[in-house]
Amino acid sequence: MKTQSTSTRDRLISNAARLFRRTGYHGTGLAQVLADSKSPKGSLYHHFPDGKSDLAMAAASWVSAGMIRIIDVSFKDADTFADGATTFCYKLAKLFESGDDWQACPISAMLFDGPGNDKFRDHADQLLTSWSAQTAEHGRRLGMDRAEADATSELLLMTIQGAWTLARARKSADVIRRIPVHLFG
Amino acid sequence: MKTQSTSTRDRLISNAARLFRRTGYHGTGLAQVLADSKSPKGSLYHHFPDGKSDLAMAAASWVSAGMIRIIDVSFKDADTFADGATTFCYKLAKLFESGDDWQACPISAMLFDGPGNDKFRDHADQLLTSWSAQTAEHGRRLGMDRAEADATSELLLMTIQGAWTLARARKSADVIRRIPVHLFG
DNA sequence: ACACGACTAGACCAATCAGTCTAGCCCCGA
DNA sequence: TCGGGGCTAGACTGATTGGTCTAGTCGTGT
Repeated sequence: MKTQSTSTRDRLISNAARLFRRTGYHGTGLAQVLADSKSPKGSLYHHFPDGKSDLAMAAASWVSAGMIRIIDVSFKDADTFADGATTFCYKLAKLFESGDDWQACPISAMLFDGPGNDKFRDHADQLLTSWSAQTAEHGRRLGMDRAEADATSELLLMTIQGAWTLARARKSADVIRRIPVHLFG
Repeated sequence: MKTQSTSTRDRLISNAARLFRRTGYHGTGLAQVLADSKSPKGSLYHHFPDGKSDLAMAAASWVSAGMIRIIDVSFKDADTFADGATTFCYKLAKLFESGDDWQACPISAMLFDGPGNDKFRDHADQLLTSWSAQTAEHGRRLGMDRAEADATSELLLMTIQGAWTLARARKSADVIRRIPVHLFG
């Protein structure tokens, strides 16, 4: 009971994620998501009863899961935290360049919703925190104490976040690759 | 010939900047800008013939000028770069908390336009670069060589950029205040 | 063979979007 | 006092928005 249904659902999520990264939440129309996914409107509202916001939440979660995977892969074979962080940044730079357009950070795009919408904000907060927590876990595994792991992970992730924005403005991922040099000398 | 006209123009710019920060470029309707500015549509298209995009460019420049001013004030009486950077971060944290809503970084909000729109992206790039250049100048004045000043300024500003995003997700400016501790120990 | 739920399909809607246009106000120089 | 340009004022338009609704298809369990 799933080959067709999950396929449509997944197509909606991945296309929505891609479009939200490119033009933001408000800048992306459902018509475009539908067209790219080759799905009718009825399917969208079947899989995501709350419509656009529902879809955006799912897209953010989907992107976040991919990011967690990248973190794990980057740190898995690293001997030091700095090594893992360097691999992580290089993978992100590659990811940044992979699209034919210069995308925004997947999560920050979602933060641009109305101020009253705490549902979005809370979700984004939770996802960003999970990235930091996952990175910190690798830090502890590589010999840091909890406080140092938390602080370093937070610094790394916020720097990446900012570098991604700069990279978008400059149309160049160089600034992302330079992060490890900046932070770990 | 300006008391009225510049007043209307300024009201449009400042209100547009505030709304773009809150809900982004696409998420802000001209109707709301007009209502908050208590100006009719005709005035907007008189002062900004190209409409919304024109207004956004002006709003970004206006915000950027304010940011340059904050940088100068923060570093003016500082004995070391770290001192100036600390003051800068504390001022920004205060600014972040000053609104009744949690705003986005002024410039990054503008990056969310269509991928083909290089006019926006180039302008944002130029403004962000001017912040970095201004900060680097203070660094050199405080004894850094050019390379160190450039690198440190870039790191500081990209960290602030990312911290601002995190702060928005968390509804707390603490992470902005923690930057100097992270970077300068 | 039948029915039922999951899903697809797209017509349709009110609201809102950015942008255009004409009318008129108001001030200032002649 | 008249004329004209800078500016205000808002009605209006066509396109697009997110969302609703009904009809119908398809697969499956009975």
